[in-house]
Amino acid sequence: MSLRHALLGLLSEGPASGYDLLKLFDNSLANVWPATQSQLYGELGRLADAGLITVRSEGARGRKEYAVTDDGRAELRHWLLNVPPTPIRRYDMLLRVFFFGQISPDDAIAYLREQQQAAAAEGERLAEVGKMIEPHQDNFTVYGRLALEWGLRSNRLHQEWAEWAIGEVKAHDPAADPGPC
Amino acid sequence: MSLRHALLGLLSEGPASGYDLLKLFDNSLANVWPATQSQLYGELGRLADAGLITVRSEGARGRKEYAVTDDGRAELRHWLLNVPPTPIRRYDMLLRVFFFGQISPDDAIAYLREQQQAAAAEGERLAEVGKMIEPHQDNFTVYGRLALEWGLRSNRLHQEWAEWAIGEVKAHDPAADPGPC
DNA sequence: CTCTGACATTCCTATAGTGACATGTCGAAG
DNA sequence: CTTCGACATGTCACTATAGGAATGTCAGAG
Repeated sequence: MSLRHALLGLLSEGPASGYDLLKLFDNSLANVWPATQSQLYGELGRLADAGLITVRSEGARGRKEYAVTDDGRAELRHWLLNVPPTPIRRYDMLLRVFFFGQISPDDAIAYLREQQQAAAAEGERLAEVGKMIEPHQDNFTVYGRLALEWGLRSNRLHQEWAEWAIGEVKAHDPAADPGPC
Repeated sequence: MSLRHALLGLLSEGPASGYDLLKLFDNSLANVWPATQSQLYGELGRLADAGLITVRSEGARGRKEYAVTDDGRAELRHWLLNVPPTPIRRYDMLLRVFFFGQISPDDAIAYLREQQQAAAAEGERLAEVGKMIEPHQDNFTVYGRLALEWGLRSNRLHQEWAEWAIGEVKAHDPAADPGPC
């Protein structure tokens, strides 16, 4: 239920409407916790029911501006400090690796190269994001930068691992793809 | 729907019952794609309905031994080579980082240290797994080792990033936790 | 004044995953 | 011969997420 706390976190920086939150989400948190509009509005309703946020005012076009309550702030704090993060468990890219025995070493190597390139592309995207957020100095960007750095490092890891794995596959089947030697 | 293909992959190495597969799963694939027994049996039924696997024999205690069909093998191959892996998007550990502004720098640093320790513990667990699989030489272990290496590297990344992030938080708020200097 | 695009919310269906529960068989130890 | 643990399959209720459809309001451009 991290969406709940993501919303509490966003609202902790100041009141906003569902629409505002959706944009904030896409601009900042989407890289670590994407959410759709339907999820977001649903969760806002539930948060309001639970008393963790309140409708502080209703504006034009049915706009409801939500603000976090003291209970909400406490809940956010509790989640931040006392709820252990859920580890990442599923990664179907690695699942595929287990079944390399079902394809030829050449195909396996091609797969790994693709992964490497995909990681490189993603790395560039993240570097762009880094440039975009450069000027701002609010809390989100200061700490968001930590998350961004994780992404960049994770990306390099991906590329280096693929490189290494290609070597391993070749070592295991020396006939495969001797490359342009 | 990776579970589907995980099962096809396992069955490609040889026929097995749901019970067998459950154990295989926990011993090899659980680290990259965990599944519960209820999911597994449900998926086996659906795979059989779709003609991707067949019940090759029924044994004692209602045991059904499944084997992959040609269609199943083709589907596995297609998934391996032509379906782009789904990127990892959600990581609530990083989501929390965005909200560090809501807690004190000291608390943030304590959080990061915990993450570092958790990663270290997980790293040791993976190293154990590595020792356990050492002797075998079947396809799964040969290629599973590639996945294991990813885990080990990912783990080191986690620790190093946490180290770095602690430094960043200190730099951003020099008053916090000057440490035993 | 009318149209368009941004603003704003709500509802719907489908799929995946979790965890507990229900049901039963068989072999071996006592 | 009984009971216990491993073997074995299945169902159920619940939650999370995805993704899209339906509905409507308001401000500003022309």
